[in-house]
Amino acid sequence: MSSCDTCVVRNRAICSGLDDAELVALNNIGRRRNVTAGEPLIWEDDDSLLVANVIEGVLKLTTSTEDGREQIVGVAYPSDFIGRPFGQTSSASVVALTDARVCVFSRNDFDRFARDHPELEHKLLERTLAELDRTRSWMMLLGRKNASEKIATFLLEMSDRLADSGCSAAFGPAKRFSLPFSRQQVADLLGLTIETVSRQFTKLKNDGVVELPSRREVEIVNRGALLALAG
Amino acid sequence: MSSCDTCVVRNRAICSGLDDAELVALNNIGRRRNVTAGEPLIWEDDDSLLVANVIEGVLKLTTSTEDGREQIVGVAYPSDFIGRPFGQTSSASVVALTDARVCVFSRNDFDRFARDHPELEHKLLERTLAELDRTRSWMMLLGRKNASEKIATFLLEMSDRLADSGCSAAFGPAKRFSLPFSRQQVADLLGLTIETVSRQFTKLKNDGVVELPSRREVEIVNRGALLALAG
DNA sequence: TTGCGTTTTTGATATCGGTCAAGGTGGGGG
DNA sequence: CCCCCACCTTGACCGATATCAAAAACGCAA
Repeated sequence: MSSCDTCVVRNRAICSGLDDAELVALNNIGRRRNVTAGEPLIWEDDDSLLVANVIEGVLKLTTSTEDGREQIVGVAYPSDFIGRPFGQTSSASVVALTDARVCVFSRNDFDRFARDHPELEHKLLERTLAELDRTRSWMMLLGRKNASEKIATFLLEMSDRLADSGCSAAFGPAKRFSLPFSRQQVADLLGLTIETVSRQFTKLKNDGVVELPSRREVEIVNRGALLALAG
Repeated sequence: MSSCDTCVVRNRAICSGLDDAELVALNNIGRRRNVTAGEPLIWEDDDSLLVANVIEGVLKLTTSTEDGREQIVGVAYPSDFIGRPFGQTSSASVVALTDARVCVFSRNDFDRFARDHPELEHKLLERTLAELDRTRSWMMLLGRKNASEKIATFLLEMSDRLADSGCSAAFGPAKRFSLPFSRQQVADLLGLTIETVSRQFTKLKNDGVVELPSRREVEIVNRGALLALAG
């Protein structure tokens, strides 16, 4: 096992509570793939390549209307599973936001492995339930929050999910971080236009709530104000 | 086994593909509860009452902001599971839209049962994944569709989910059906106000796309037009 | 460094849907 | 049978956000 694998396993074990031995076994039936920022993950590679495990990087799951409107319906971080096990087709397409490494499985391989490892399937269920919860609270945001509430909620979520090094949650929310999203992608995540996102960022900066050292960098100056705005 | 149980099992077996024997066994460790329309399902009944299986009726899952804005984040139909197995707390509250019968389980009972029946847990995973897919396509609606697209999508989804008798999907979409939602609830589902919902309904009626024989009744006159509007 | 293409910001204006307000409607209980 | 109350519809108006347009900032490569 390379040091890289060790890192992956450790990272996942810490972040997700998944069992080391099973993960190593799972790793062995998958194929590594590198994806560069902006590149889509093609599912129809061979017969049916349906499931993947994120090792490093951030990817977006999106759905689009025919006329080009896009909505980001999920974001996959290291240790997250993406795709749709057990035969059904997934409606979302997957694109890397940063350079990423993933471990991909054919539908058949993954299915068989999961059947043989109920404990893994149980973990997968727990994670899917957690993802469903996150998705539902995002529905609240999309349906009922206004632009400034959306931006504040987004920045708080980012500061919880991202940190300077690896496994953020253990060290509390990040005060300063680098967004994996362009302004347009933030808009697609929040159901806004790029112009509205830009104006809200500018307003938060002018109000002294955040600093924006560069386009992708954010520093939260007044977390209390953000929490109040997020509602 | 009473005729009622038979009905339940048959209904679920047809609709969801769940296995008869396991469902009967599961039924035996749960407690039946009747809920009248408008009544909430209280989770903290005894120690931790966290999971339920809908037998009959329709229920809504909602989240709310402190200032009273509400978003419906899910709708549970017969054979659906609601609640949050395996310890985590669910953020959504559950209220019956129609008179309903559910089968409730304590967290511990359900957890233990699921551990002993990997096949059931597998089914639960499949359903949770399907629910996640539905939820994600609803995010697209909330974030990127306008009022008339939302209403058209909603009516089509209702016609797919509801039919005059039991298990709709097998008989194709319903042309005429009875909404389990008030206008306000439709608004909470679509991220609109009640006034906007009302105006859009009126417009569809005036355009000859639907008939509205009464407040809760809908007849789809021109399904093609609805499909075009839904985008 | 300079130049160019892309992304972001800023400004002006339009519009969709929200808000406020005033009837209308229907169904259940007295 | 009628009344009342909750629910729904309609109208007038307003404001937040989208749209359209242009300038500015950034990043990369020559």
